[in-house]
Amino acid sequence: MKRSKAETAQTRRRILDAAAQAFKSNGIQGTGVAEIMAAAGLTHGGFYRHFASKDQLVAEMCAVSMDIFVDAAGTAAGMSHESFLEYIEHTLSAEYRDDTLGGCPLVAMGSELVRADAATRRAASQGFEDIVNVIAKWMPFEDPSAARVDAIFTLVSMIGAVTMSRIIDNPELSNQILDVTKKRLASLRAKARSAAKQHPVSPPESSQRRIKQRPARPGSKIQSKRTSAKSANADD
Amino acid sequence: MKRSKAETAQTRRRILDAAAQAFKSNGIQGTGVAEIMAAAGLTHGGFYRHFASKDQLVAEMCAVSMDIFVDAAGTAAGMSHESFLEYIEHTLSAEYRDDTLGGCPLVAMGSELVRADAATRRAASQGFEDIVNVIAKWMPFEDPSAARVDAIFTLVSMIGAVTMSRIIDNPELSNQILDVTKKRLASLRAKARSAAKQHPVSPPESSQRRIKQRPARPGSKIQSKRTSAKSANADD
DNA sequence: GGATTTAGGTGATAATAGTCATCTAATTGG
DNA sequence: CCAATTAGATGACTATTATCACCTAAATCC
Repeated sequence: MKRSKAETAQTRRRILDAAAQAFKSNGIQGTGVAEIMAAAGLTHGGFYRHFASKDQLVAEMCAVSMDIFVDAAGTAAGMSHESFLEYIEHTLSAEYRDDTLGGCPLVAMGSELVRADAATRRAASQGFEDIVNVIAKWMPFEDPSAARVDAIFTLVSMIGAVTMSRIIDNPELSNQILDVTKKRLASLRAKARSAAKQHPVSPPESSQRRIKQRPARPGSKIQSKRTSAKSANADD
Repeated sequence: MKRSKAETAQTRRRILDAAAQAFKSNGIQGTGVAEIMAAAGLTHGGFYRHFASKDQLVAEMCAVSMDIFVDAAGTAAGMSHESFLEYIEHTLSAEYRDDTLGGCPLVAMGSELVRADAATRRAASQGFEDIVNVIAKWMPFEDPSAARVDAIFTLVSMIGAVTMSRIIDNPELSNQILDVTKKRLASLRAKARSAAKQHPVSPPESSQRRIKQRPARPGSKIQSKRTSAKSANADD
């Protein structure tokens, strides 16, 4: 039977949340539409009242899931070295590694996203950009492009580290991967900080950018303004 | 009809190679047994004369494919800074990113390997260890565990970078990811080298370890001696 | 060289996949 | 308050899936 508008929106959201969990823990190809609907407390038939296809669900799930992740990072993001350490400490922790339901979609379904359709890759790419911009706020460079460079490297290292730590069946090595990455990234930022101290710089606000911008609700279309990635190389 | 022993072994190898290519380009769950057999020039029925299940094929494919990758890295691995630069230059190149058929299984199917069975994860873990040991040969530390730390960080960063560069739909950003990672890893090793120069050290041969050791042919059982990963933290 | 073994083809199995038609009851628009 | 709309359930349809039984012809073993 028909449901109220509020209920419908709630249901749609419930499907998206169930999809996010299922996709992250069982993979995209490993999760059926019926399974997701059941997890949302529904039967399989009603699915197509909310989404035109599984692919569309995947794309929207990716957008929503990335947004959640970006927001979480964004609220944690201060300027301080300590808040940065807290962030990598959290993201590169054993608990985070073992939490296969939550966490970043780029980690949980990275190699599947490579083969995803255009809308899904767009959402994933936008999410990546967004996280880079959040992390760049931590990087104490006068030059925004230098901060961006360090942010990109920090993010890809974290993604690689968590992914590998989940694969490795030797707990000691798995832990060591997280440990090593934590320490190296911490010292990377510390180095940037001490360099910044020697050349007293303009307030770090200057390196602030758009943190996240996506149409408040992708509805049934995922489209985000393409952000032209400046290929700025600030390096040694 | 029955085939000669040599032919049978050749066929088995052909299936493994076809599986490697198919899994890398379409994912594990995205590739059917029939599809692999067809790519090997066979029909689907004969599959179970060679492998007990798809899972077993996946595990062996992972072992073989990792071995190939490790061997390729191993022959390239000299002590010189230049050969290290060549290696990351190659692995973090646009051509390597766009070659979805070849390359490292950890990149091509990373998030799927997380959910793979024990034998497959074992093969992947062993492969990871092997590559770490190859890369560690490049790291000019007196302390083997320090070399290992840098090798681990280098490897996970590369894996994360190539994976993400394959997802990102913005070519400029995708290239920048590779670029940034290349430069940061090069300077990481350069720093280690200059540090090593200041404290003249014992010959780097001392940091050499077992490069790769797996039963020459896993046959129908993947088992590799577990290498206890020393959780050595040589860091700043 | 005859008996046995077996690689691989053919075909069938049962399960699961994504998608859609149809029905219903209730909400919404007027 | 009646008519039009529609959220969701039921059930079906078609592909595709992993797996296996069976057959055949050739290689291997004694």
